[in-house]
Amino acid sequence: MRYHHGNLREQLIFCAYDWISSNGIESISLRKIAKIAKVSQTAPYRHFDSKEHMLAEVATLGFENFSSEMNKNKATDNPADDLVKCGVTYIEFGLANEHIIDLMFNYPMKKTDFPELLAAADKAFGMLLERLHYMHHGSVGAVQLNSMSLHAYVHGLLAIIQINQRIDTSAQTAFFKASSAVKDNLEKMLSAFVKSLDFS
Amino acid sequence: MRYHHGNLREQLIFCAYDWISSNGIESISLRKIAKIAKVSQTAPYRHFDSKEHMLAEVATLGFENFSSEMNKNKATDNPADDLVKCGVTYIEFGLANEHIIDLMFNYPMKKTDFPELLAAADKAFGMLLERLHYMHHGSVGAVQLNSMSLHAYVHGLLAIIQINQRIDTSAQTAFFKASSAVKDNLEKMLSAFVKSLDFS
DNA sequence: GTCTAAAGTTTACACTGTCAACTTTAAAAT
DNA sequence: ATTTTAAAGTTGACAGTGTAAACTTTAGAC
Repeated sequence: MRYHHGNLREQLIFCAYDWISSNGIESISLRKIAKIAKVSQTAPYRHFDSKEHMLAEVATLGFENFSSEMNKNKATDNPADDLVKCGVTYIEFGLANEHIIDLMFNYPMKKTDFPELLAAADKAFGMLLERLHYMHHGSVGAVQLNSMSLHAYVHGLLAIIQINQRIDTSAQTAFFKASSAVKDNLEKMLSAFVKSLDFS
Repeated sequence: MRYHHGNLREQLIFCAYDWISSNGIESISLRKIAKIAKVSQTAPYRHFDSKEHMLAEVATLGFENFSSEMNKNKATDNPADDLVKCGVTYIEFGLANEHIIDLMFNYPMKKTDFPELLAAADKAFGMLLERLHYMHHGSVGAVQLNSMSLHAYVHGLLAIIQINQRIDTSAQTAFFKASSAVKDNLEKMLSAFVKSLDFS
C-alpha cells in the first residue's frame, strides 16, 4: 500500500462525519471536506468514486457506532429489560446524533450499491430481533414479525420526538405540544409495548 | 392582483410537486422548474424568497393531500375500525407518494419559518388523535399520549416498509427479508396495537 | 393617457460535483 | 543503487446550482 499523505481516506471519512455531526448533511460539500483535510479539491476522487460513495462510508461508520452503542447495557438479569433498554438506546443515539441519523435513514442513497453499508445497517437492525429470541420461543415468523413491529415502534418514537424537537417552542401547535410528553415516558411506553407482544 | 403569466406562483408549485413526485427531492432545481414553466431562471424569485420557501409550499400541499386522503373512509359504524383504517391510509399514502413524503418528513426545513406548513402538518398529525377521542374517555393526557404512541407506530411501520422497499430483492439480508412481511399484516398489526392501548 | 409597481428577463458571481491532464513520490523491479 | 511504474496528489476546466442586482415590460389605478 502506498500513500503520500498518511491515510487520507480515513481522515476524509472522519472529517465528513464530524462536519455532518455538527452542521447537517445539507450543507456538506466534497470541496469543504478536502479543504479541512488540507488537500486539493479533487484529492478525494483518488479514494472515492463520488460524493455519494464517500457519504456511504460515513453512513456505514454511523451504523457501526449505532450498533456498538446498543451492544452496551446488555446482559442484565431480565431479558425484557434488556430489550427495552436497547430500544431506549436506539432512540437516545438518534437524539444525540440527529444529523448522522439523518444521513443513515433519510439521505436518498441506493443502498444496494454499497454492500458494506447494507451489512452494517442489517446488523444494527437485527439487534432487537436478537434480544427477542432470548425471550420467547414462538414460531420464527411470529418472533420476526414482532421484531419488525417493535422496531417500527422504536423508530417511530424517535421520528416523532425528532419532528417535535425541530419546532421552536413558541410556535408549537396541538400536535407538537403533545409530543413533548413522549420523551419523558419512553421506558414506560416501550415496556408496555413489549408486554403486549403476542407470540402464539 | 397583477400578473403577466397567468398564475405563475401556483403553476410553479404544481410543477415542483410533479417533478418531485416522479424524480425525488435530490435532483430538483429552481432553474429546471422555471424552465418547465417556460419562464426565466430567476422568475421564481418574484414569488418565493428562496428555493426552500418554494419547497415549503410544496410540502404544505403534500400535507393537505395527505389530510384529505385520511379524511376519506371515515364514519363507519365502528370507531376502532375507523382508527385502523386511518392508520392504513397514512401508510398507503406514504407508499404511493414516497418522494413527497420524503420532502414532508425528511427534508431538513426550519418549519417555524413556514407557519402554513406547520399548521398543515399539525392538522394531518391530529387526525389520529381526533379519532381516538371518539373511542375513549380517559384523561386528556392519556388520550394524547396514546395518540402519539399510535402515530409513532404508524409512522414507524411506514419507515420500515420504505427502508425495505429501497433495497433490491437480490441483495436482501436478514432484516430486509423479514420486513417484507410487515406490508401484508398491516391491518392486523394496527388493530392489535389499538386494542393494547391503555386509557386508565 | 400617464404613472407606478408588480412580474419577468439578463447578466453576473460564488459555489458545487466531477473530468482530464499534469506532477510528485513511494516502493517494486532490475 | 538505479530505473520504472502506478498510486496519490494538484491544477484547470466545465456545466449546473442558488441567488443578488440592474434592467425591461406591462396591467391596472389615477
